[in-house]
Amino acid sequence: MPAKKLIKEENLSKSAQRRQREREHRYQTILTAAEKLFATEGYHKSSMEQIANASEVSVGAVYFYFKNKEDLIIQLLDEIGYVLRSTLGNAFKKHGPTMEGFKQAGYAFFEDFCVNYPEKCAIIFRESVGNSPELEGRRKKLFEKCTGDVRSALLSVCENQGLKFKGQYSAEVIAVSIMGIYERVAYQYLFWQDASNDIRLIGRDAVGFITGGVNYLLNEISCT
Amino acid sequence: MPAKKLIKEENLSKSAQRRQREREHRYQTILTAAEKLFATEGYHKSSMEQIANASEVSVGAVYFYFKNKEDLIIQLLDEIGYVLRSTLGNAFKKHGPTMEGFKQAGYAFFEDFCVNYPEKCAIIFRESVGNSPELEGRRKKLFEKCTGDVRSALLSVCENQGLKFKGQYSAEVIAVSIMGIYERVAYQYLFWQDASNDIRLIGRDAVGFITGGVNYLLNEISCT
Amino acid sequence: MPAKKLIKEENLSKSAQRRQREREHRYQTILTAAEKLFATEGYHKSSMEQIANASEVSVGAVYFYFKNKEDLIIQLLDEIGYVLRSTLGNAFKKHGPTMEGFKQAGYAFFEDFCVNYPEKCAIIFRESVGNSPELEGRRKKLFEKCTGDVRSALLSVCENQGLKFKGQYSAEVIAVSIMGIYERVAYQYLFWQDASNDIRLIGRDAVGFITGGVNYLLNEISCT
Amino acid sequence: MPAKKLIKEENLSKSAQRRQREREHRYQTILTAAEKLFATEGYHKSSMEQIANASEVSVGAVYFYFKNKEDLIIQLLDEIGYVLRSTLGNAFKKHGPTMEGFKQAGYAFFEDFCVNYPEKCAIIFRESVGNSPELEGRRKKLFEKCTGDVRSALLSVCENQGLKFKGQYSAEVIAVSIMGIYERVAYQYLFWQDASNDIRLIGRDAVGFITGGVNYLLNEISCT
DNA sequence: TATGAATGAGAGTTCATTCAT
DNA sequence: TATGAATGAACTCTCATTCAT
Repeated sequence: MPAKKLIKEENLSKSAQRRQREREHRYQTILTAAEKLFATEGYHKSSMEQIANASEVSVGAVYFYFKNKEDLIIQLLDEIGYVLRSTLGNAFKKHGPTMEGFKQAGYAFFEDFCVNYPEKCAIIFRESVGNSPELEGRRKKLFEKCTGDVRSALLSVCENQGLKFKGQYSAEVIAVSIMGIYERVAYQYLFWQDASNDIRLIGRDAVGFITGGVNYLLNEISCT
Repeated sequence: MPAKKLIKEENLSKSAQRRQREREHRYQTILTAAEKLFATEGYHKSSMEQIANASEVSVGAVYFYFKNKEDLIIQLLDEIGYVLRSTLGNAFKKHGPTMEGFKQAGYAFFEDFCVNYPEKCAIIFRESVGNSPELEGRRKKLFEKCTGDVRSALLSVCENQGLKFKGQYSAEVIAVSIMGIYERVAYQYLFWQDASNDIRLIGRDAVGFITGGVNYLLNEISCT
Repeated sequence: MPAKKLIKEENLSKSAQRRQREREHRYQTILTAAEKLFATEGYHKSSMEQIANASEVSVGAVYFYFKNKEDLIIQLLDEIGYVLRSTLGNAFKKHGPTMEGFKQAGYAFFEDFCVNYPEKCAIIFRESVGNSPELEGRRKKLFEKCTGDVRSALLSVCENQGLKFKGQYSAEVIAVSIMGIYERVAYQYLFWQDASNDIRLIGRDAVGFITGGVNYLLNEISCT
Repeated sequence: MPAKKLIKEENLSKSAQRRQREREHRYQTILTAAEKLFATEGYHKSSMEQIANASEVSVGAVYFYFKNKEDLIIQLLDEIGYVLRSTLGNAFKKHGPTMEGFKQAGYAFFEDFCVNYPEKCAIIFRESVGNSPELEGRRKKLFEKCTGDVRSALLSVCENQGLKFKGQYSAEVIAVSIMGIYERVAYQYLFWQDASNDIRLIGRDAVGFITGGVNYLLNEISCT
């Protein structure tokens, strides 16, 4: 959201409404241009001037909409987090709290998120790593939300099946591990090899691995 | 290794031998100082002057031993890669190509590498991410070597047990997945939470998860 | 006064009269907000946007009433000059062209102007110093008027008492010196020490010093 | 003094001695160039690039010797303070703690300091006014030292003559007043009128005024 | 070999001013 | 009249790299 807070449309005059729409639009334009640049050129290699040029606005306009360069990537991260969690969450919900739903969420990550938003992948898994403390804090929060989602899903599946995790920390560690698999497999086959075509099979294997691991850690070893 | 190649000690005069030793020593001093700085302050926030100060040499001396700043982190990465692969490889070899060896390698990662070299973890998993193309290429190579190690280990264990992976890409994808688990679990519990004390249990859980996943992907489902 | 010149009220329609009043009011609102901001934050640290916000108008509106930022402080200086000269002039006139009137003007400076308008003091003695040539020119004119006032007062007191200054440049130099005393004593005890409470005694001492100096430079040394 | 502290010459090698001398020299070159630029163009109008060009060094070099732009004017202020206090102090000491010494110090201000260092006057009385809090703090300290000097001189003269000030705060207020006279008379006749030629007479008048005021405030009114 | 002063391109950021609405 | 988004020049500051000594 732009620096200036948005106001409910109904409380505004026609012209103010138009301005507000334009503002939101331009905000998105800049954000999208930045996403592309960060993903292709790298966060540090992209200057604010380049971002301005790519968005076809002046440098000053970028600063009108975003506090500073860091703010740009933070907003990007927030948006990406939203898309990622929605994608996985929706896939999971479609099948209820079942192992199948869990798998489908995994497939959605590879076949939907990675394929449709490779640039968002680049931001979240590469460009936002190891920068400022503020940004790192945001990344941490985002990953913790995702881990939390995975953990909840896991536990609801278990409960649904009347199963329990072995050990104490398990559920969380497993969730973190699963995020790790998603992250690195995406990194490897999206950025390092160009295996976009094989991503379906790769995803199946990775998800199979995850499923196996999960089952192993449940009291009963019933691999569906 | 310094720009000037090293020569076998026996072919050198006494004083030349001493100089050579001093050179190697200074090289290491700088590298260690850089490692610490990069890990604590961040790669981008650490200036060459800071590195020089921390190593108690001049800026010029740093440039005598290393081509440029990028070279520093590349050398660091090489060294870290060596330590990491040795640690895991040795743990694995001790037990022959067995599932037990595989587990021990996993434990070694968490209980040896992560615990003894948190700074190396920071470099390899955080500070070297998403910088220059050259560095990214090195990172790719290093991860591919590790993945290759894991894959080989996996296959040798299989062969030894007369088992086979399901599917086609499996072995490699599984290896990448395992590296992903190592990476993210380390990142989460080393940098984001300070769970150094619980790292043993955490590692056990993660390795358990890995083992389970591996077994699942083998024809026979025998979880040891 | 606003860019658009004011027209005599009687020649205007009712609604035009209202608009004109509003205009004058808004003009003053902005000027007052700017005075406060300049005095507390500093001229250079206060942005036009801040001034607009503080006056509860838009940036554009500020530019409607004032040519530019410099114009703001110039108008302020004019207004301050008017208040300052009135304050001193009135105090002096009350007592006729006598040494007593002269003293009273001095007391008025410390006990009236400084105490009631510390922000005006900040503008005239601090914030308007050493900026643009145009502003410096205005400052010069203002100080020359004040100096002129003091000089006239001095001379009228002399004439009234049948006295004459020693030397040639005297009257003007003395006037400048007196202004210097006013300025620096105000600066010291208003901005650097917070001696608002003691300002009366401080003013008495300063005026005593002035009176003594003046008497010394008159042919007869009669300290009243 | 440069950022890097200076070391006693005797503890350095020949070449290090030379480097140190060069460093001090360049430091002064930059400072002098900045003084001139600030005095003629104004502090805010002088960019670091201009200063670098005027000193015939690179921008980076300026930052090697000075922390930032503010540091430049602060160092300048310190130096100016030293020169000013020496000039006045020496003149006073030559004549012992007498009224004559006091006068001579005044003459020295106008005929020595103002005439020989008009640029230092511009910095101390114009360009350093109303900038950052840090700078303002330095200015305050400098003026307090000067005021303290004047006050001490005043008191020693009194003591010497067996006289006493009337009132309570007097000595300090008088000292501040005297500084105000110096400041504004210099400002008026140096920057606003070009009365360099008449400065001698002007100074005499101003000092006469001061002397008169001082005498008035002493118990006995004996104007020497 | 070693030093550290010097370079200068390049970055992020600010803000007085303009102008379409 | 009034708005406030947009402009873009200008500024301060950083820092990897070089090179005379």
